Amino acid sequence: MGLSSMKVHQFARGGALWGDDEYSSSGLSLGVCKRLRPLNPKLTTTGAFDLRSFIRPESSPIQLVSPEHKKDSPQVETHPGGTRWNPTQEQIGILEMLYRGGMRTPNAQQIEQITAQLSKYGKIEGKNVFYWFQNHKARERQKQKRNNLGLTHSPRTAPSSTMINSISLKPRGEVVESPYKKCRSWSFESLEKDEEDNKTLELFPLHPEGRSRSS
Amino acid sequence: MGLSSMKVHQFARGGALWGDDEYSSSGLSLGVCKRLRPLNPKLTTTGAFDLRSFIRPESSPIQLVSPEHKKDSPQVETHPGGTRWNPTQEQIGILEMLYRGGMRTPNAQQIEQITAQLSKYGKIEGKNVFYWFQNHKARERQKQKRNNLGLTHSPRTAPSSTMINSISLKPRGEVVESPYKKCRSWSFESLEKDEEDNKTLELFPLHPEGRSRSS
DNA sequence: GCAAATTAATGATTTATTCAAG
DNA sequence: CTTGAATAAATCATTAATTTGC
Repeated sequence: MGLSSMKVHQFARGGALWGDDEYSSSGLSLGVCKRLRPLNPKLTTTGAFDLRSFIRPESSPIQLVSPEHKKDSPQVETHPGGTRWNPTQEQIGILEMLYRGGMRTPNAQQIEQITAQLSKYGKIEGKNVFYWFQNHKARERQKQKRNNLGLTHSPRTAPSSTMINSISLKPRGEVVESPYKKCRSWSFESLEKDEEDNKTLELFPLHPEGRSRSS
Repeated sequence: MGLSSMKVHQFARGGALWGDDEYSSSGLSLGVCKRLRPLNPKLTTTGAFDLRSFIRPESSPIQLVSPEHKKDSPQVETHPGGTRWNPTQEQIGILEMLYRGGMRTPNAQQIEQITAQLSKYGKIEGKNVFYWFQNHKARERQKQKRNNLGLTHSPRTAPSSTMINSISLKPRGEVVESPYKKCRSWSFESLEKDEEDNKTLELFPLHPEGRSRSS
């Protein structure tokens, strides 16, 4: 309750772009005036902290990362445009297999292993694996939901029944529930010396293992 | 077309109980059975690919990461339990300042810089900064929504008027909208040699700068 | 005054929705 | 139309405030 004098009202329009201020209002806009310094030399900095160095608007249209980094598989598909992952049949097959096997949200290690395997069949990155599971899970879910609505009225909705036809619903109780520490941890991978340098800067969190569920 | 396409890493999500499906609404006894293996040695492996090595259930109750890594600020608050970030007053102050200055979703570089600054005042990581912005934005939004519902009926809501008192709302023509490529890119930071090793494994995606909105 | 019990804030994840490339 | 990519909303969980009983 200390703050909040902010009064942004939202228009909830469908668009999500955020280069602008997502919910309209607040003409504020970072990244709008291309290089207009925040003419606010007020500097209410706290100690030695300079605000302006952060609010810098977009800097410059950062080039796309140079396609050859250190990681470029030897004989991959080459991916012409290099925009988005285009999975091969083998890759999809394996992923589906894993999914059917019960994998839903692989952790970082698993993702890495999977990626390593799948990269034999074509260019792929960890994020692709990650997103694939996210999307596949979500889409199987909505597909199943549609089906359920279509042909059953009973409020039974036994969790996981109509779904994926080939899986014998396993007992798989196992909600784990061990008192894991969450323990995420991000790190920055050495930002290049030049602050304006827009090469891949890595910032990564890692990700937790289980979610304790005691309350 | 060959230009821009910034490459900033974002964050990884994930990993949780990968047991059953969706909505906890039907409260099917979560957290009851502890440690039941998914007894499903089905293995329909494709070729030389071994499914089981991936579907491994949770492996082992991963300890929390060893509190001393390489990164432990010199004279920070020490963070007793070390579970979740506990921001200091200075940190919050700076973050709010940035927020009021218009920053909403800092990119990796910005996050890194902010983190660097804030770590002077206490232990903090990049993800904390990221999450702070996410949460703060969302909560300001809902707060405002509540307010709007509460006290105005007039559909007037002149866009951008009451808001942020210290910022002269700029004309903001030029909604930029440059055709950046999305270009995320994750990388794995050398997984340790032991596959069972559950030390912090980093997996990081990066995150976009602007969302092109041409359609 | 203080600690256990309760509530309020808010950090951290997950899920749903949206955008856009192919 | 399919689906990879990205974001925002909803949710969970933990810590700090605070209340309460002694």
